[in-house]
Amino acid sequence: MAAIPSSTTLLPDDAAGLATPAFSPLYQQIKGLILQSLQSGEWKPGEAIPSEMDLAARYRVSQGTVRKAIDELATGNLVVRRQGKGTFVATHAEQHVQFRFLKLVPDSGMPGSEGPAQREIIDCRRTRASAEVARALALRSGDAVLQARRVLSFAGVPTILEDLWLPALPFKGLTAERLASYHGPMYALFETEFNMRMVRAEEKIRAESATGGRETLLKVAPGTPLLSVERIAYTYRDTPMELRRGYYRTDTHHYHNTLS
Amino acid sequence: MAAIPSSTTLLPDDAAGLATPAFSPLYQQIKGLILQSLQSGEWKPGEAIPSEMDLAARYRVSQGTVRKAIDELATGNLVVRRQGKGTFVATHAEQHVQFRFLKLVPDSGMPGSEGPAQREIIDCRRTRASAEVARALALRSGDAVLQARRVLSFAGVPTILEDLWLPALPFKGLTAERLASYHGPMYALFETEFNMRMVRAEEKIRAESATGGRETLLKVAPGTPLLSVERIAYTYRDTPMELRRGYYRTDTHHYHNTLS
DNA sequence: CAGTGGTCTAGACCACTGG
DNA sequence: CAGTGGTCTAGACCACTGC
Repeated sequence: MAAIPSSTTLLPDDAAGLATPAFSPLYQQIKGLILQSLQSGEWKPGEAIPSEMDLAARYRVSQGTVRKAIDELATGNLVVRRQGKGTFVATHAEQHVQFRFLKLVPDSGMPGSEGPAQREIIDCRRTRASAEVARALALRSGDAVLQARRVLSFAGVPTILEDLWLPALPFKGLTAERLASYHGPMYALFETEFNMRMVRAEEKIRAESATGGRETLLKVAPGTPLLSVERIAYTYRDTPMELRRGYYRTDTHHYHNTLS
Repeated sequence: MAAIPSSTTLLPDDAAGLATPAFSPLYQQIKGLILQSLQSGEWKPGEAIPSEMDLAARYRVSQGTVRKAIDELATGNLVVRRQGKGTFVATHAEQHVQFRFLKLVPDSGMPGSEGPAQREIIDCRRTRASAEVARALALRSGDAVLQARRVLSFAGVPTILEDLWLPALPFKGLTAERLASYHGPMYALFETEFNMRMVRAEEKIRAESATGGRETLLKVAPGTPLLSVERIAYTYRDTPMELRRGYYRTDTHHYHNTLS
């Protein structure tokens, strides 16, 4: 790494050969290398990665440079620092980050204060991607996908109905039984069983009336307003890996968001 | 500043005299001092703050320490760095941050691609805080507040209906005329006229049916599902300064959110 | 006590902006 | 060209964890 002057980049020039400086600081390159190791599974979720000193030696840079690379990974929640202990690969399986991607919280009380969510798998089958699903998951129409539907209940009250689509290839072997028998966050199962980590997601939120059988599953009157939440979740390198359509009851819960 | 050993803190001990270390690193103290200057209006929105070198000299610390303090302020969007030019106090008045706190975007096209929003003030009057408003704004019930109602339209279509409450004291002199005659983001007016900068906000989102006259103002059928967005906006030091209740049509727009 | 992340410094040099 | 933010280094020391 010391052999690479900081004013150059590892990336090839533009195809057109244009003068695109594309200056990439050393710490960004280090970040990329660490990202590669995360992606390849060299360090697994929950495990510690090498110390800053070790990484500095490995890449032949100063501790400060490694530190800045890790800073960015920590900001993106890819990695968690713990003073005196080390830096750990982030995971969805830990207690205090159980609902990292679930922004629906009870109107009174803290997130999770109602006790654990009850998860009920309604359906899970292999099918083919519609044009819409294909676009969301960067597949081709007709490619094999897994489709599932489930209901989440809090304190016995059905609150969330979700349909989700996954590309079949990376999730080969996922069945309704496997899903139903796993008690815990779905993303934690993805990590342990398929080495697939959801790292970032985009959501589009609308208000819709409960129709088409959703009113029955959520046990609300037909026409009740529901929050419609469409999510595309990404793994490393911004690869889309899941499309999810959720319908949230908001009579006792609300979607919470912080702006800054 | 050099006189303050890094292992101590400027804050007084706990009232109980308990051994709460409350170790505060130097750069946090510097951050606090810069924050004070921002709050006092020593540097105004849009202006440049002193260079890192100048601030380092002023506080008698190294450039790196000032840098880390500014890093955090920049992360919180309180300040914007521009390489080669300087560091500037963030503002809601700039083109590319016009809608910093508005997460409603058109289903197709970029945010703002529909041209400027039309703002229509329906009402603005002085009143007294209900228990609920008082709680949100950290006032006492009955304290004087300003209440306003407006409709935002995009491409001529009424899309957002908002009721908002402001503490009367900091916004002394705000009238319906002043609001109506100002074309631009409301938060920009707050900055220039009242030296009040909204820095952070929390939103609670629900799905509700259009009733109570809201269907008329938004020109939708009664019972149409709307997104209900309750926002509390904070200025420096986490002081609540605005309560806002918005009702968003989501037939051609959606609330966009990024999770990470 | 050793090992980890966290802070702070001083100095060198780079990239970008504008006169 | 000078001034700004941005990167990188080497070294010292502090705070926290666990053996």
